[in-house]
Amino acid sequence: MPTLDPHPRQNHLLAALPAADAERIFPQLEYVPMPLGHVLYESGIQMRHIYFPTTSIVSLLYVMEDGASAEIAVVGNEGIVGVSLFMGGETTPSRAVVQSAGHAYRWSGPALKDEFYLAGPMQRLLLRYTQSLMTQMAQTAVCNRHHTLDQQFCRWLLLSLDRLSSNELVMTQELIANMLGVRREGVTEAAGNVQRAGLITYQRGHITVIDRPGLEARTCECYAVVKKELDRLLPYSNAL
Amino acid sequence: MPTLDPHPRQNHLLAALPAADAERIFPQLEYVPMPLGHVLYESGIQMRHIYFPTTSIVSLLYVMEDGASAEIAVVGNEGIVGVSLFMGGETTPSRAVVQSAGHAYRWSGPALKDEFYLAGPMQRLLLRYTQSLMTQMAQTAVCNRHHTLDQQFCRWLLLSLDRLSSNELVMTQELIANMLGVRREGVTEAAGNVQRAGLITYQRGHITVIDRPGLEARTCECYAVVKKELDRLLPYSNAL
DNA sequence: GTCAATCTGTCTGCTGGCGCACATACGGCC
DNA sequence: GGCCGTATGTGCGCCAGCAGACAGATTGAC
Repeated sequence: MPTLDPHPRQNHLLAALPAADAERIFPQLEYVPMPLGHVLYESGIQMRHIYFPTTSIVSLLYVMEDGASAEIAVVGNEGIVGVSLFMGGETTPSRAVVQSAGHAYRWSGPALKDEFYLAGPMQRLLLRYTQSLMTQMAQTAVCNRHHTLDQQFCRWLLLSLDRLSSNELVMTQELIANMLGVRREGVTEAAGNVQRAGLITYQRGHITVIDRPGLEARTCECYAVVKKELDRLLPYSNAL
Repeated sequence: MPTLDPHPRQNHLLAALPAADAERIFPQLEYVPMPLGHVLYESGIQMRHIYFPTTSIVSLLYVMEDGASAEIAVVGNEGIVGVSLFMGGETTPSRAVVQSAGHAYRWSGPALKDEFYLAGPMQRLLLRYTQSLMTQMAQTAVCNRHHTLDQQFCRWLLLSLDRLSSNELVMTQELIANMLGVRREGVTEAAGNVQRAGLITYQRGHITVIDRPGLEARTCECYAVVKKELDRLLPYSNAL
């Protein structure tokens, strides 16, 4: 973690707020732990809060009738969980699960909506982030259609890595398989390939990235598209 | 077509506007033809207008570096093309192509934004539609991951059908393959299967649906999820 | 009516990922 | 230090969809 003291500005959207807005909004936020596996909201169930992750990562998953699942998007300190609160739907047909433990700031739905209708900088940030989230979803669809498991594994790794401030990730192959919507054995093979190529080391749920550029070269264009679009929509300069 | 005279209310979002708002907005709209194959906007290029299809269908496609493509979502008279104009990004990394010829109303970007910031019924409709579009994208990702070409073909057919007021679709297998991001031969086989099952007849670019419930039974859950979510977010009662 | 372009059907490998069944290896706990 | 649960590696047959080549069929233009 870059800072030990928790602060809302560890989330990039909150960090981008002008001082006047921050002064109004920050006191309304509640700092909460995000334990691994915690379900923030369930398909079709109304959510009460919107979450601004700081050190945690959250996966948006769709779980099918037969129990199989697929990740739709991943959210970390660059974004928010719960866009449907201000988009007007209140619920979505997906599930949000903490994929990497940490913390987040949460904001109650009604307070968020009041702020949203002020049509100030916060609204602008929320909508822009939502657009970047759409790009991520779209690219996930494309990637699922056209790219190999090896490429998708690298893309997933990079997306997760970008949302942490470390080059290590705690995650079993079983869980990665759930996210990607593939078999655990498939992940074993992909991870083995990438490890043999010297890009990562994998040890019982601990992935350490050795050669990040190597990973970027090995993945498909989807990673770059998503990252570039996020940077374009929400340039992050004023980090804490 | 249910009505011969073109009218903005043939688009479901415009139809849902209260009279006062309609009076203000409708005069700003321009009725335009949407010829087959017309590109409304290209990846990364700023769009000038937002489109409200009435009798046309538009596909949102992502085109990869190697030229392969995949459909991300499909938009007809239930929605709009160009959400990034009010979401703030101005562009998206995808392409919008007319998949079924017809007409649409278009609205200039600046005028749209003025209306958006009034935070009235139009804003509410636009945001809710955007959320339903996100659901469609997410479900496309899931479907691409888990379901067979047969199922996806049926899903695609039903989604397109819902956006027309006819049980016939003009579309070659080659084009469908582009949309789904699969080989043309794959579509031939899927279409053959569905035809042999007596659900459609296919003749040189003309698909006629015979047994709609049969199609619904043959497709995956993805179709129902998308449709249900659209109905929930934007119940369409006051049709023209 | 003829011809050419376009659209559709089919065949032959081939490969990536699935499903299932095991064989390990690590690592914390008593 | 041994044990057990959890995590990982690997083998096999199988199948959906790919790649490419080609044969028929329909349509529209002349």
